[in-house]
Amino acid sequence: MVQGKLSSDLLRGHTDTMILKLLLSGDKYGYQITKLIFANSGETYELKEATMYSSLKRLEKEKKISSYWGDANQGGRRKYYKITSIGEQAYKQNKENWELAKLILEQLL
Amino acid sequence: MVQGKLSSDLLRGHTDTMILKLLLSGDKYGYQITKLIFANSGETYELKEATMYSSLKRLEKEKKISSYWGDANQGGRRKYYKITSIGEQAYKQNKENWELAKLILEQLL
DNA sequence: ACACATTACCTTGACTGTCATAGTATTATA
DNA sequence: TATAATACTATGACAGTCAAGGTAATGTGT
Repeated sequence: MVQGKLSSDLLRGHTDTMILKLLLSGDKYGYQITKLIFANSGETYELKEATMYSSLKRLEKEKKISSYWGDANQGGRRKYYKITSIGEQAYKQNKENWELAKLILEQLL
Repeated sequence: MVQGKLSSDLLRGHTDTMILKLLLSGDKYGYQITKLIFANSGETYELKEATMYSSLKRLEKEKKISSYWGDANQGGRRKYYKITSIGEQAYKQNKENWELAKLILEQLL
């Protein structure tokens, strides 16, 4: 587990991109996203719930994702998120930006 | 030139490490640091003055660097910064953290 | 001589992403 | 039957970044 000062600032700004990436492979609900990110990082990185929900809010406001409630027979409590075409574009752009940031950091650190 | 949303959040948290790295190869003054970072990044990244000075303040408070004024015959206006042994340790640790963060991001983006 | 750019330092206040904390409600487990 | 896990949400504090503003000396062009 990484967490702390360490990741919070070093991974900052990548939350939106992580979520968009996950949604590229199909709609997901919030809680599921945190679990997937934990699993996909080899159990090294835990995306905090509060951070995720604020990211989801932001993404929805920017029309990069849309949301709908799952059917009620499962308790009706799951809110699913779907990536939009704007979101797909944003993902590509963010990924490129990350590659660029990585190059810069490799020169400067 | 990268700048903007792009770098501000993606490079966030690396400023201290960039500066420590520079000071490993000898004492430098503030203005010089911004110029070196611009040059060393292949003119792609410009560390803002305000950001740098707040980083220098922070680093000095944490005893990772110390400072002294250059001699007055050059105008006496240059304030030089020197890395301490605490700072050298911090640099190593930060570099490791970056390598870790990079691995995590490569899994999640 | 005069204006302007550059060097060199510094402060303040706004903005934004992160997260601890707190709360609600349902379902599964011991 | 209590406890943990699932699942969502809101609030307020914190910290790093940076635009904007300021001061003062030196260098450059006309």
